[in-house]
This record gives sequence, structure tokens and C-alpha cells, in this order.
Amino acid sequence: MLSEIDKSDPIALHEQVASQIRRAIADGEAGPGERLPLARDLAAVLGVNRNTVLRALHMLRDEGLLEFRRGQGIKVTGTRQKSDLLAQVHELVATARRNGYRKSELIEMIEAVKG
Amino acid sequence: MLSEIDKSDPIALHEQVASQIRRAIADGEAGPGERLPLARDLAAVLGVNRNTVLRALHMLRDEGLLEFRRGQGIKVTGTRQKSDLLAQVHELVATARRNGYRKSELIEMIEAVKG
DNA sequence: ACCTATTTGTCCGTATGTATG
DNA sequence: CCATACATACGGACAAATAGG
Repeated sequence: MLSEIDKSDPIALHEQVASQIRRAIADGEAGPGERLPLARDLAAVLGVNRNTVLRALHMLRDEGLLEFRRGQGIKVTGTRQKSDLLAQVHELVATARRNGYRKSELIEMIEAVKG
Repeated sequence: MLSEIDKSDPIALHEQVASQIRRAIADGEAGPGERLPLARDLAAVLGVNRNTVLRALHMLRDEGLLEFRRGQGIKVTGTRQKSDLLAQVHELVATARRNGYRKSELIEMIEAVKG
């Protein structure tokens, strides 16, 4: 379930929107092959501008989660698992930033994990 | 608060132990400079062998979270923030594994995050 | 300088689980 | 289904470093 965006949050609005949609897919609210609501409607529900929503959706397309087709709308292509993973990745990077760690340090930590 | 280890969990015991202690530090239950309970006592509380606990603690030492001194015990050296980050890193890698993603793919995802 | 208690470091042997062929 | 190999976990024992009397 999508909830309204917090405009006082220092995190950019389109990032918040992207996070919510990632989570929604991860939670199974929209499965692979399904069509997403219109950007206009998403914008209305989330209380932000349609351009902000589009910016977020384009990010998710770059992550391999969505597919755009003119006149056809936006289709989910990624799996719940992938969406879940991407959500965790973004949360991790956000935590790192908050605490002054760089992505490179994060990557070192991951590489140090055995297996 | 540390709770008993789940021996039916497919995750290796020493990994579970390490996760719990990372979380405990992240939650502020043991701050920098403070001494950790004896490995023997941790083992008793967690319901595992002392060697298993030591193996977990050595991992945390390699991560820069702990410092060992024979006869003196184990001291916390890492910050809550770092421990929190490391905990998230390990959770992320675990999620990835569960879903068949490799660490290299995870790293690509992180590098693709803007900023 | 010595001795003792404490606590981590390390290794052994064994049992068990898991993956592979 | 069986055999093999490998990693994990346990229990126990002893070594090594530190602190204090």
C-alpha cells in the first residue's frame, strides 16, 4: 500500500517515491507482467507532481524493474525478489550516507563477507 | 538483548552469533571502550560452544568492531553506526544469497545508485 | 622476582549435516 | 541408495598473555 510522501524528509521526493514502489513490488502488490497505475494517478495518491513520479519510475526502469511502452503504460518486469533486494540496497546506501561512509567503503565491507 | 541461537536455522551458528552481537552493539547495548562478557558466558547464554562464539567474535574483530587481549577480555572498539552498517551489509548479502544473486551483482546495484 | 588466577588462542578427536557422484 | 568429501559444531585439553598479590 502506497502512502503519502513526507515533504519535510530531507530525502529527495523522487527517491522516496522510488522506495515506496520498490517495496510495493517486493511485497507482491504488483507482480511481473502486471501494469502499473498511470503516473498521473500515482502522483495524485502520493501527493506529488507527476514529473516527480516519472523521475522515480525511470530510475526503476534503469534498475530493471519496469518496462515502458508508449501508449501501453508501464509494466512490471522484475521479480519480487529483485525488488526486495534493490530496496535493501538503497536502504543500506542511505544508512551509509547518513553516517558518513562512502559507497566504496560499503563495497569493501561486502567483499569482506565470507562465502 | 541476546537470545538463544536457533540450531534448526540453516544459517551457520557462528554467523548467527556474529549477527546478534553486531545488532547488540548497533543498539547501544555495548558501547566503545566497554568490555564484552567472557566468551564462555556468551556461549552459555546463547546455548552454543565457546569455540563457536570465538569464531564469531574473530569475524567481528576482522571487521574492526572488537579488540582482543589475552587475560583481559574483549573490548568494543567500533561505533554503533559502524556496527549498524555492518549488520545491514550482512543482512543484504544474506537476502541476495537466498534469492540466487551473487555479491558481484550486489556491488553493481550499489554502484548504480546515484550520488 | 614469583606465583596464581583469569581469559583468550589453538589444536585435537568426534559427531553430524550437506553436497556430490 | 550408497559412498565420499567437506564444512560445521562440540567437548576437552593445554598453551600463552595479562594483571594482581
